[in-house]
Amino acid sequence: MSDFPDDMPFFEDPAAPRATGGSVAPGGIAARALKARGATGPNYLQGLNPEQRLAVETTEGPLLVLAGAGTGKTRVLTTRIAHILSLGLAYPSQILAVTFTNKAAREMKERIGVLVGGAVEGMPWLGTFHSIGVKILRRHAELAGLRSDFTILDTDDVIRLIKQLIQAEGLDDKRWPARTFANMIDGWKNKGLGPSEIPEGDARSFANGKGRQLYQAYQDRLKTLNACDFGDLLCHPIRILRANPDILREYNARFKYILVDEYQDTNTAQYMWLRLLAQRPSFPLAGKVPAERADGGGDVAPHPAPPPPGPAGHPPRKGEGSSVNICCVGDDDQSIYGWRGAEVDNILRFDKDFPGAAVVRLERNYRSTAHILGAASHLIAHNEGRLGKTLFTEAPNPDDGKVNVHAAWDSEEEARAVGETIEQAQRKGHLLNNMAILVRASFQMREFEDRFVTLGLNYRVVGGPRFYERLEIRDAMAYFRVVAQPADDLAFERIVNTPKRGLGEAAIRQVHDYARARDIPMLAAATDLVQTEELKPKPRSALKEVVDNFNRWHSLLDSKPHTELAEMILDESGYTAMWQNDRTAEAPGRLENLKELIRSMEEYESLRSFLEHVALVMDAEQNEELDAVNIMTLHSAKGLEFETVFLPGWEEGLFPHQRSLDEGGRSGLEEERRLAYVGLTRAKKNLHIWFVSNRRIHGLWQSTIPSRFLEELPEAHVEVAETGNSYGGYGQSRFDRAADPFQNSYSTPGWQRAQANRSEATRSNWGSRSGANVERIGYGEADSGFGAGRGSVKGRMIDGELVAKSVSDTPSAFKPGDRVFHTKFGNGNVASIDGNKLTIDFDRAGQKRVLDSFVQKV
DNA sequence: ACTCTGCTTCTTTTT
DNA sequence: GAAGCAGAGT
Repeated sequence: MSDFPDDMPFFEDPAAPRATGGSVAPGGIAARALKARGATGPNYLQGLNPEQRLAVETTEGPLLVLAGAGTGKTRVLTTRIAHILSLGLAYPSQILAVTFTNKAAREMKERIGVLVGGAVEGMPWLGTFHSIGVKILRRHAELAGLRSDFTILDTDDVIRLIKQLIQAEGLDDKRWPARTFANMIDGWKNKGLGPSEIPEGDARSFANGKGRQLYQAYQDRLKTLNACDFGDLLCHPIRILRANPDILREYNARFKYILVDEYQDTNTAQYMWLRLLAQRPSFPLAGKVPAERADGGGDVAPHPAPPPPGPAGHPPRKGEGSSVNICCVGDDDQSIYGWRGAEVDNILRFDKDFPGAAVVRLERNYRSTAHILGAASHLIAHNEGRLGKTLFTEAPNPDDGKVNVHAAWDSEEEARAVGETIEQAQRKGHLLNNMAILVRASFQMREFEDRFVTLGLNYRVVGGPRFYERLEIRDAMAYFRVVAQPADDLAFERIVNTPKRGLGEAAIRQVHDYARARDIPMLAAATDLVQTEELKPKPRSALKEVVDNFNRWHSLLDSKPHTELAEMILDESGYTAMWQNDRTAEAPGRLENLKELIRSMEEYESLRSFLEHVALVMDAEQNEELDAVNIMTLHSAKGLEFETVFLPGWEEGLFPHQRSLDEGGRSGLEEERRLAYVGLTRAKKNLHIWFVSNRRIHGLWQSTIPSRFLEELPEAHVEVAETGNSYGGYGQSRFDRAADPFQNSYSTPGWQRAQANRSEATRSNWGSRSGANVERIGYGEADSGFGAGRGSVKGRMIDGELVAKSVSDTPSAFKPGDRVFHTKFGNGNVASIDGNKLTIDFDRAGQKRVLDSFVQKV
């Protein structure tokens, strides 16, 4: 089957839309004419400002769009594609549009669909770098030594594999952690380096100088497993395109227009990948299928070619084809993936890579208030080496509030206060969906979750613990993988003895060794072994059953509907039964998840296509219906916007993160600052920044000092909030006295815990700044007479707050005595009901008040 | 073979 | 504070 779907003309009547074909040189006559024409263009162009419109209509030649936060970047990208299609400049299948995240790809697809209708479906080359990489790699897998049904390993698999290799080398996997090496490999692949190309120093720095050898061994192993990792999805295509000019030419001829989102985040490998694909064919491609590809996939122009670029197109230069229609959109101020190998440099030198590039700046911000914009601009101005943009809004509103900075004693109070603010806003009629808490590191989320659970406040963790990373899902997937790809040893090893079948280390080791010795997959090895006397009778019969099962399931792969087959696999393997017999609190939830897994398979046509989807799109769709507060990391917030944004944890060591400072030095700090900038610019109307004086790191309490970023905010746009329960007026130095214990109520849990932990406060390496600050707590004279234990304090306050906010009057579906399950607290009995809030006696967690939507009857 | 316990380390961010 | 691991115990 061809991976190049049929090219579908976008318009029924190809003559109609072509009249306006062609391109516009920036500032040229055509551009001015277009401007003069104003709103008379096609209606999708209406409502664009002049810069946006220029970016949309400059279709020919290289173009860099520097789009500040909230300036309508996505709109430009999608409208540009619609424009290209409606002018008939290319077929949908001739446009390559790359994004970084699945989310961005999905959104782009949706929005193009709105503009252009069903034609989006004809855009097979809209996707993430990785998904497009797979697509290319599947077509030419054999050139990378793979079969086209190769498996894509996720990070977990990779680490397990590397661990095996390290142990096989006789190295101490404590001293040389697999995780570290996985990161190194990832780093190399981000630079497009194979085992033979890595710097000598890198190679020597790991595993007693065996780094290179180990990398090579890893690649070899991947090949025999018929698998690749995320990095390979970029590197293999690069190597294939380089080594096979004819294939490269095929793609070059195919992609008439290339669009790249978030260009500032491209790493070296992605850059090389783009450079290759963005080449123009140096001579016209004969309209023929290259000899070695008989499947028709190489035929790039099965239909009459679309019209050539109009008269204003750049004339072809001597010795090469016409110039490249590549459009990169990005914002150097939002480059936050340096740690993943992103090279801001790529965007900074765009015009050198693509000579004659036009540059359009989008600086008109449609998102945020003037105060928020002012704060963000002032902060980011502390960075050097920017391309420099000045965001402005055309609709300043004198009623807009300033950016609020709040202090809290500890992270628990922070969570409590944020929760309170959210509830207040909710009472005023604001939707929870319009609010977001953006944290620097995911461990910060917990405290908010805990708090919101006790408050009965709906929340959703975006990009959080992902569905497909859960234990039971990974196990189930491992079964499916072995059935679909019997050579998938990693999956096989994962589940041979899950549920327990009496196949211990010894037995598995034998299968493993036999497989390695013969260079065959483990399942095949097991098939051989069970016919011999090598294994003891018990493991032997257990293994035989496994082998027989897999053979049977495999034989049903094409005949049985895949959802039925999947259910059958889980049942017959005893996996479902394993959880049914499990009496722990998680078991019901896990069974529920397995059902959900089967349900989600229905959308796919086969087990194989489902597996591919999971490998790439490791995120589950969120329930948008439910009104809930959004909790996510700053990184995953990029590209989103919310009415109200909370930014907790602005403390030295956490934000900026100590590790960024240690490893990245100055540029590390600048990246953190850009992250702060991203956070600030997510907010449309209200922005609340928080910092605390005490935070628990690695389980012990540490004193912290406010982030330097706070001092970098402009006074004029910032207001230091004096909320009722907050501590400390700000005197001389705005933030230093934030945590004056003498204005505290001594009964806060944080205070008590600080007391309790005072003696054992051995400060670890959490940065000299916070370390030096330890003694500033200075509560030596306070003795420990503030009786109330943590539980009672918490209980009392919760009651007070909850009484005040029981609003729901819909009759509850629960009644006292009901047996229920809660994903966090486990099983319990309903004690009493208050609107939509339940008091439940949990078997393990004790009495808790929770929202009814968080529990289910069992 | 499996399970329990105490020890360690770790927590940046993602395809 | 949790997850992962080694070693001991069943």
